[in-house]
Amino acid sequence: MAFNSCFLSTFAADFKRHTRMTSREIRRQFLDFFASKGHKIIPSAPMVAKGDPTLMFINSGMAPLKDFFLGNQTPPSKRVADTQKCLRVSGKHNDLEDVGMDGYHHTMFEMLGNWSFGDYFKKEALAWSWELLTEVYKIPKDRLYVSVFKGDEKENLPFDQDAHDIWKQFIAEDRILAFGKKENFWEMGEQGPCGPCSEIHVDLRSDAERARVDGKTLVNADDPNVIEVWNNVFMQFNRKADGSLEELPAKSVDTGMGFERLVRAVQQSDSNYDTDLWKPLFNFLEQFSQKSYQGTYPGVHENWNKTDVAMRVVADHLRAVSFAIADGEMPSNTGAGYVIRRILRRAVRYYFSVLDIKEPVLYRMTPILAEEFGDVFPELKAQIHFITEVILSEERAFLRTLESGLKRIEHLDIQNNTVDGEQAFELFDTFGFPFDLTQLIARERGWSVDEAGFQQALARQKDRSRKDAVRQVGDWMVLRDEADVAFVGYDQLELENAYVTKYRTVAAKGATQYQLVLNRTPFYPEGGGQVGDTGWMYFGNEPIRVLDTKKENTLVIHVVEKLPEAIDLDSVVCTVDASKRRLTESNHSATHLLHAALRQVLGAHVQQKGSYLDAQTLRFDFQHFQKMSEEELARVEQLVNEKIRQNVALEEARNIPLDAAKAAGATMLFGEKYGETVRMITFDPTYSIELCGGCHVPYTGKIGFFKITAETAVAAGVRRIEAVTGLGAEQYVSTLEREVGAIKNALKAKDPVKAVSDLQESNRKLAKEMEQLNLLMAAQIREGLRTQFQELNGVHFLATTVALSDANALKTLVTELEREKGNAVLVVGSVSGDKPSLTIKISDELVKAKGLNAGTMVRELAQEFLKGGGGGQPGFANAGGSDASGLPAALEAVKRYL
RNA sequence: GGGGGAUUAGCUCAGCUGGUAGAGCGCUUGCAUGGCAUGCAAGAGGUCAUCGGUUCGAAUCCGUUAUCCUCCA
Repeated sequence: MAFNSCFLSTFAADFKRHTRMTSREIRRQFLDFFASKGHKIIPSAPMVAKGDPTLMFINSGMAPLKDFFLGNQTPPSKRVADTQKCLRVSGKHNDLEDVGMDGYHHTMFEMLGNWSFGDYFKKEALAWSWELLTEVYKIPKDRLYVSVFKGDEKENLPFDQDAHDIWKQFIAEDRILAFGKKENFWEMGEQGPCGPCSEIHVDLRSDAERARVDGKTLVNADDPNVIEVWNNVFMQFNRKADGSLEELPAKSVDTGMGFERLVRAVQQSDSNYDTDLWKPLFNFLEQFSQKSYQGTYPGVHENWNKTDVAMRVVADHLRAVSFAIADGEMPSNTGAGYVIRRILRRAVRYYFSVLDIKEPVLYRMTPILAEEFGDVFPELKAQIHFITEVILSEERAFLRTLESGLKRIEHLDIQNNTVDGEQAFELFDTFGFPFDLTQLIARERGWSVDEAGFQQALARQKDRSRKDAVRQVGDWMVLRDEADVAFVGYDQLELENAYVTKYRTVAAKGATQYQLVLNRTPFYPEGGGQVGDTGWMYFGNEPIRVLDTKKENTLVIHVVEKLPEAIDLDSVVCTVDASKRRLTESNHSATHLLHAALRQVLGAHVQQKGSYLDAQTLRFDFQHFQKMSEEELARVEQLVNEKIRQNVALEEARNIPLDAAKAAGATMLFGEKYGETVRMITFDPTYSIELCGGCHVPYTGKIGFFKITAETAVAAGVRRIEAVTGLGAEQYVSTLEREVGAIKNALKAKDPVKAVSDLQESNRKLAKEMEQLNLLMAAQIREGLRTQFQELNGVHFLATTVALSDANALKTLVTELEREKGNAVLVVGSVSGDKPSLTIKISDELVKAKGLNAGTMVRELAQEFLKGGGGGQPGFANAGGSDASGLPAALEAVKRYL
């Protein structure tokens, strides 16, 4: 971090100014430019990765297009361009802790990209990128450098002469730099398509600084002002399992350009954050916090300002969180949702402690974002109320956590003015109180915090979790190299001549799982909320149980109990567990009817937020802001059952263009990635049209009967309905009936509700009377005892047994007698069942004056005479035992203490 | 998926190494003031989440289940 700062401030002044393009225009220009070169512009995929177990969030422009490169799917066009929402917070690209500290890290960012799938190659790609940067965006050519792959001897890969020669036509040869595998050779993973790449770097330093140090030496050298803007990857090889490379028959291009950086370069700004993308957010924060944004950075400016870091953190994280929620990822405590929660909380931490804002504020900023991105990413604007609501409730929850953490710090046991690591870790781990806040508060009070101890404890916890998550995924054993898997389960539940294309074993926590992929399968893989099918496969005479069916990208994976012996048989018979599937279908179709009914009864804001369907039950989560009333639930149930009785036929359109489905008015979901063609499920075109890949009943009558069993809240603005259908509903109702019948029977009442409340009432009365009687009895006993006191060594002494078994009554008895007499020692024995108890009361003044202790007395007596034990305070104690015959002796023995 | 923690009055929470349940707010009633803010007094309200164990005795110790919070993966 040794770069000098003073040049930053002068940079904008001496960069030759052009007309300033807004970020909106810059994005537009990119898409228009590639459209004019024959590219199909596709919408951004949701930021949350679905169906890809290796990836939580989309972290690059090409990630959602992986299947096109792998050949698993056909692209909609050979030339494609888009802007893709990306999130980098976990795994290899973990930028979270850097965000805010510098001018170029973001959690969520846009990546512009253009692709060729076996169409154009290096010549066009490089020429176009040069044209766009220099002619459309008018970035001065003398600020640009390009890099090419210099070759690698170990891999036997040559210098990328082609790229070098192409660049020579546009740029001086001394600005073409060569780098090795690390910078200029790109691979998707251990295996698969890969190839050399060529990057374009831009030098954004001031003229003075540029004159002083040659920009060429700063390329790929971590200078914050000499940065890569565009990477062109040329996929020309396939990396095989043994590590060797083979030339691909069809060569592809994959490019990626960070949008925020590009805007900075075009708008000639000091950093990504000093652009019109962020201004509105900073303006709001300045106004709200009454602090100003100066644009300083630690390590760059000597007097950098914490406020600046905080505002960048808040603005950046707000974007990430809002888009994630818009794409359907709710903050939660596991998985991807937890990542979102952590980002949001990091923002709260910063505004809470640095901007000194102690109330929710992120939720106030969502409309600014919605306005800014309304045209490119409509999902934000369309769900603005929902997103705002979710963020607000998260903020509130975390502020509450902070508050209770602050309280907890007050009760810390501080030794040597140090908060030990274990304490700090407990605050963090158990109570969610951030470590940096613990440090901050400690500093204010002149304590130090044992950071090493904290880190140790954290490392231990990570270790534990990781150990648990160890999974040994075996390589796919490929029997037949076929990419396509045909799912035939919509039409048939049995299949006779399938064969295994590949298989593998997965070991986790001692258990081994076997996974098979077939060329064709009737087994439905878990997806769209519907559980995976189970059933049997027969390899000749050998039956193999199918435990579950899952999906990984486009692969249908069958989880089986063991590997068959004749695994390469080509006449495998598949049989889906039909009764389970049929019940699941009923639940799935009922869910569609329910969805439509909810929209009719509650309004069009009802958006599906998730569902779960198996053979027993259905669960449907949806956007709605208040608890549903009894009447609303009844109407929804009624509507669904009406549709069932109408016995509506299923209309299934398997491969219709997305646009046609839209035109038909199909219900679409945000955060869902739709292909070019979709499957459309209709039950009455005026009632329910949904895009859906799941399995359905042919006629709604098959569902039989629909019954809602619960309506609850699952998150801010999200409600859940649980329901049963058909057989399940029948069982549910008959169970209820049996229960009510049993209650009626027991009460011998026609109206069990009234009978129960009467019963409760009379029970309360009886309890009251009982208490009164007990008191009365105690009063009488007290009366009798009053005269039995003895004088013993100057104290009022009473030792006796009474016929009270209630411990509470005994307590009041001795307390009141003591208060009347004063200067007294009372010992009362009683028997409850066959168990003795002993209660001792000693006046306070005697406790002090004579050092008497009821607790020790009672314990010793109980041990000696009652085969028991006891204890209490010096003035009042009681004991119990198991030998009632010792009671008189115990009472007699008390005297020895006086 | 793995760890840690919580669950006590309508609400927010105390409750020490086991000895039999408490505060503040709220609620009800009465009194004071012309009314309100308020003050005073009395009172109601608890299977200490659940089931089981240890113990003479469990809100307290141990285990089960449920729900919630939190950290890690």
